[in-house]
Amino acid sequence: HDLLRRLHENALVVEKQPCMKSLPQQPLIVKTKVAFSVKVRYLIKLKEFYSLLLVTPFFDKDVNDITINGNNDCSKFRKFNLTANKSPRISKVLALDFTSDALVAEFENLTLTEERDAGTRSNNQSSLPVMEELHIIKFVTQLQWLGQALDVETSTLPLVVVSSSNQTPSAWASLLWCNMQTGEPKNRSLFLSPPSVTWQRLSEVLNWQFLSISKRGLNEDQLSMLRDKFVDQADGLVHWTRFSKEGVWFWIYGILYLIEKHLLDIWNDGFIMGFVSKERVDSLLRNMQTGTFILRFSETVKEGAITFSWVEHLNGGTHVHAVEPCTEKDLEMMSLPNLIRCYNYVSPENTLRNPLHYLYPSIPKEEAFKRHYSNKTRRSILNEYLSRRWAALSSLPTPLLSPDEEMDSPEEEFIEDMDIVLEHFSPDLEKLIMEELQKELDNEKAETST
Amino acid sequence: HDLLRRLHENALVVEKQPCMKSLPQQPLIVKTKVAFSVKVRYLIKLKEFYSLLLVTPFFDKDVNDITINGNNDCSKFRKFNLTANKSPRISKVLALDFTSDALVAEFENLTLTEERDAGTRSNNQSSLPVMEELHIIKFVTQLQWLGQALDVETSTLPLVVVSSSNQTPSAWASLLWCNMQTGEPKNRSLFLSPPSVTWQRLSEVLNWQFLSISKRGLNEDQLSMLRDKFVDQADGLVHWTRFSKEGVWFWIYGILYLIEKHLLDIWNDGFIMGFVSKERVDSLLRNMQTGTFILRFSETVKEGAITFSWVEHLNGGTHVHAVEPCTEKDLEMMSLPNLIRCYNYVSPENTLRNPLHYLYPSIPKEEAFKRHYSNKTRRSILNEYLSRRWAALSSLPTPLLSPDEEMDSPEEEFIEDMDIVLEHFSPDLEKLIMEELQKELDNEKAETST
DNA sequence: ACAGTTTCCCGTAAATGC
DNA sequence: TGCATTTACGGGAAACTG
Repeated sequence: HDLLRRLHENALVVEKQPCMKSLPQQPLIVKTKVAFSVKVRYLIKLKEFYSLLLVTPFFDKDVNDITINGNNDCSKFRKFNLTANKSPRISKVLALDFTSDALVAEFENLTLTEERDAGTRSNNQSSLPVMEELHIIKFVTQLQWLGQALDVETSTLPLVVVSSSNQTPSAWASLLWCNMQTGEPKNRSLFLSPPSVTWQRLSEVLNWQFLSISKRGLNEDQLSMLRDKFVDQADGLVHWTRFSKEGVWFWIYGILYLIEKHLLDIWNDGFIMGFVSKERVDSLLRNMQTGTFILRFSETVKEGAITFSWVEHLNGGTHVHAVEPCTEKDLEMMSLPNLIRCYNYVSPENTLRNPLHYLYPSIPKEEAFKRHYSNKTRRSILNEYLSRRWAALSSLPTPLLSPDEEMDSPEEEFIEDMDIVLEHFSPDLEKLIMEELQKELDNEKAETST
Repeated sequence: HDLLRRLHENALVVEKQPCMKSLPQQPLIVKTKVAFSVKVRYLIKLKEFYSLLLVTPFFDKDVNDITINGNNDCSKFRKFNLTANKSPRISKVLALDFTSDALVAEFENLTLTEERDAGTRSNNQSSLPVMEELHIIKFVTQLQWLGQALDVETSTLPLVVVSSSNQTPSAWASLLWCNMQTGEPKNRSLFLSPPSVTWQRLSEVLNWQFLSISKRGLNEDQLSMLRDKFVDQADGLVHWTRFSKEGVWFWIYGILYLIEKHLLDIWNDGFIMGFVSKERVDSLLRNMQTGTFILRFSETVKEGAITFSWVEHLNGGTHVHAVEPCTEKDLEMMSLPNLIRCYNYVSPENTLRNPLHYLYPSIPKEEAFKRHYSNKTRRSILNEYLSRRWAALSSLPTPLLSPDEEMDSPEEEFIEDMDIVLEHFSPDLEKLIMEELQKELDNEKAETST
């Protein structure tokens, strides 16, 4: 029937669930024992069917109905029971949604609980990690048409069932991968032999990820830096192993999370170059005026962190410094604009100097970040307490004193007086150290390039 | 029977439950839907009864059996079902515990769930807040003796059932109050007309609270400061309203929590004077050498916070400063010893000076706190990042510049350079401000004393 | 509308299973 | 034993309910 086809094609499924780490916007990740809801909507207006159609959800109905490449180990997947309000499966009558003028059934308070073999209590020896198991909820609509009883089936996109929010990044990786497949999207055993994807496809998806949490995607420079992290040199493709197993996705995920939770404004403003190599930052800054700085995501800190590099021209030499990356813990205590504002370099003479002046290429710091400075209400002079604030400080470490020597030195009293400077050194020493540091970095570069 | 009496008197009940905010050590607070366990132990050695005695727990059995002063609205209390491992009530056979050589029954995985009228779904209009409802678990032991069947009953101390951990401090207040009653401790409707207690009794209990979380109780000076907070001037007693409703207990609770979680070592060492008025701190410090400081709990911050005051003699004048209190959030990011170590005063010339030298009366700071300094592993000189640390800073605020003026002043560039100093002022101005401040404080004192 | 009380659920830590 | 996965539950916030 044409009507059937139209019904089928026009069915939409929207899921809603409180999200873990708040990232997935249209979650296809379902957590066991946590309520979620699904709305089925038939877009075509068939008012004559109003309150005559009964919809029933089934979880992983007809497990074996999709078999591709002869692979079907879905039977080894975990089994789940779908319940509504803790009672067994419940059907709903399609109702008319007045705002959209469509037939709608909304299932609320759905929960999944794993069904284990009570006797053996053995988990099915699934060949796949649970985050790579794909599941599907089907909605069967019973239709009486011209005296015939017909079932119309509609199903969700593949979804991943997790039991703890620490599984979310990995589950999300699976769903993205699934989403990048061009063919039939309902192959539940996709990850038994996960196909590779082109960089073109992946870059679109990554861009989409950033756009889904913010108003800004990734530009060409940023994408080209990411390309090197993902693409296999040999065949020019991105492999599932590289994407998920080797952690590159998790690095991106951590950054997405950091942006959404702590950096949204300045990311939207385009003030974070972010995905750019340290080497490129150094060369970009080298010719800029003293105090020019760039914000970039750390590549070494796995869980997502942001750092800033700045250039200084002094004593005839040019130095580019990069500060220890700021993790979520740091940003929780102080926003990045405020951190940049309060960051100071402690001189050997124990005086403070903020080395950050111009956001690359030459935006005055205040201009970029002023509106994000916290207007902490200044305590009145009549307040009984002297106000106190946190500041981020750096000073060059000296390798010449061990911690013990430092503590037990005869100048102990003096050190206490200025003990915020955990290390003390002479200006000449500073230069020496920087030169050594540069030599070491050059050596490392030489080694990695060979 | 003498045996029965002995059995009865020798029964002990020990409860165990994961604690909210980790305070109550021997929790008599039970949270609904969270597992707890109870161990019943008969101290007398009756090996002949081994595995012959069946113990059954009952929650709020015989609600109305204790009625004092004609008051018994326990029937309006919430009703709970006690289950073990989610199944209905389970009995246990008394077993022989080899280590203590006593008869023991341990009930594990017990949970309480509220029993609501399914039809009306109406909460019983209890006359008391739920944190003042006292409940009791009774253990009935079936005993066959000389052909007679006898029941021996043993019960827990009164306990409070909460549904969320934010109810813990209030519940704990009730239990302490209960504990201070001299008479029959099992009056479940105690709080229908809560008796007052003597300061003598309360001070013992407060002392015991500090001893239960640390190795140090409260000394005479500390107790006398607390006395003024609790005791009613009119009758010299402490009233339930003052203790719990007016928040004095919650202030203490927050401090207990702060000590247990963040200050245990230095509290045990006796380095926190803590409960001492700001005025007394000022007068104690006034005659000490510059840099002498005292640690004291904030009286204005409700949730528990610690501050330090120090004395400075300069320009012929004596100043005592107190820093903005450190809350749990501050202590989570840095321990108090480290915070004291990194605390610096920023001069108008933008140089740092740590004003804290001697813990009152004259213990060198290092001597008191050195062993608590965090030995953060120093980053190697070869590390690609410049290390960064947090520091706590203060500088005197100036009331002469509004934030906007400050931002838009022609010296903006200069201010940015030293923008860690949010305010700039002259040394003369500082003196002026301090004098004004002192005047204001004197006025306030004069007002409160009249 | 509101306050007292409970539920919801993330995120960490611990427990469990394989 | 180690790893993969689930459970437990504190704590903050939302939802409930008279």
